[in-house]
Amino acid sequence: MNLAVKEKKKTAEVRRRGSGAQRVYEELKRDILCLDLKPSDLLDESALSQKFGMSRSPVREALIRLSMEGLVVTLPNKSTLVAPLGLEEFQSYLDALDLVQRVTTRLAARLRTQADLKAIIAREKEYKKARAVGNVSDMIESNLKFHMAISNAARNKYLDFLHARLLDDGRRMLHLYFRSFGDAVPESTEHDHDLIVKAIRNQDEDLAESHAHDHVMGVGKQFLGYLGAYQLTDFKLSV
Amino acid sequence: MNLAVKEKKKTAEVRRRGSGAQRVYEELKRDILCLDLKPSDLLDESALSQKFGMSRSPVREALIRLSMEGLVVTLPNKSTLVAPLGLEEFQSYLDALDLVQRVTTRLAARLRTQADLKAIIAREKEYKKARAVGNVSDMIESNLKFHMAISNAARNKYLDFLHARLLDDGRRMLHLYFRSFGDAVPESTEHDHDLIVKAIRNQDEDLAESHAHDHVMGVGKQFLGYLGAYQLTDFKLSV
DNA sequence: CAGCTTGATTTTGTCGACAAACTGAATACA
DNA sequence: TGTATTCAGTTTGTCGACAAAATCAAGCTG
Repeated sequence: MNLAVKEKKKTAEVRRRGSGAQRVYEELKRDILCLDLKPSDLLDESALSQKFGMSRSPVREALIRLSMEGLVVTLPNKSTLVAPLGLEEFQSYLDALDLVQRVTTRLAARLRTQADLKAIIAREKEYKKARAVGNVSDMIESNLKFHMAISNAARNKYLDFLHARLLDDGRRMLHLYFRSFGDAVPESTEHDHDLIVKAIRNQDEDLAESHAHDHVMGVGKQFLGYLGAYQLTDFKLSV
Repeated sequence: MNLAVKEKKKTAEVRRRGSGAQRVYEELKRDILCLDLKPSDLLDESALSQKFGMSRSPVREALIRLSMEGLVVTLPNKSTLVAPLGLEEFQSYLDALDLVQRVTTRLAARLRTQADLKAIIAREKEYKKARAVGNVSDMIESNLKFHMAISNAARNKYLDFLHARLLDDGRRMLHLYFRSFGDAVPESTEHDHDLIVKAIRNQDEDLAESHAHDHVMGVGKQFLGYLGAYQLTDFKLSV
């Protein structure tokens, strides 16, 4: 009895070897992407190692990985901080995202298997459910999964990687964007998703690409409008 | 006298703080990309730290960064090895590279400044010189710089990053490819480059994109032919 | 009073050590 | 003979400590 309890406690305390850096990495990444850690926030290694209850080595490893993803910026011998949001480059971002999503959606329409389709539809339903409940974080999460499910169906490792990078990069902007609506997120996104799914199901490449393009442009346009209003509220665009 | 020598020696020995990991990172990356370190080669942290004359920490940092770039693969608690060359996915790679180069070349034709043009032409000349001398490494280096100069002119940070990633990923294949010719690399590459530069100079977007496409397809086709012959020679395609 | 220097404090980069996880060979057993 | 097990030897993941570099305040000089 006592022994069993002790052992359980031990497995809870003593993390498995190698999980330390991984945990810090995932947790920090999550916090950064959902804006719990704000752009330009300072990340102190000692403070973090204390917070996570481990030495600086795994924390350091996590920060290095995050810096390679562009989510934190490391000033040598000085400090590392959460990467500033480069909203000045939003137009460039949209261009790149449009390009990649158009081609992945087209390829998905061409190559999708039945299993791919099933996965995509499942993500779509998750999104609808999250929106119905009004859970912004879940909406963003399932929205990303929806689009990644599409690029998975495109069967191109390189495009898939690029797509994932772009979606991660845009995640923080998406949080700003969705929050701007409060609890009443427009249903245009769902409508777009429906059209894309239908085109992929029917394997209509041209239509799929076209809907993907419209989707990106629609979201981008709304966000740009939002940005215009946001800038008036004295938001620090760059640091 | 003796003191001066001693001091100089000291500055040579004692690297500047922060340069350690950077040096290992750059050197390993260079060796991996030019195939001095062969795919699936084992990278031992202790051995590397001994070779570079420093502790394991900076070596470890370098390996983490390389793993985030996909140049090494880390098997947790086991070992890390040079990333295997995924030649099975060469077709996917070509598709992605074609996409990115077409759009960056098009944008470059649209947005290039005089300075951009100058930089691009300078890289082109470097390439010609390297080919004339028959220096394969320099050819690859300047070829990459040539294409990066174009995507720099496209003024899109995201596309530029994706492009750089793809070119790095393809660098090792390019080494195989160029080496297959021995000292007599075909001049089709130069011709392609000439056409691209002309189109960019004339700001003819359609032509620029078209030439970029032809260039990628041409190199891809030749490489695929080479691969066919290579596979016959019992090369381990994947590991 | 402005600007530079000095010195104390903080934070990072590097080091050496240790324990956990894996490897592989030698041994025991069916 | 073939399979499982134990026990060494590596190699990695994590730790605590220290020195270099930056930060910042106080003091000095003109």
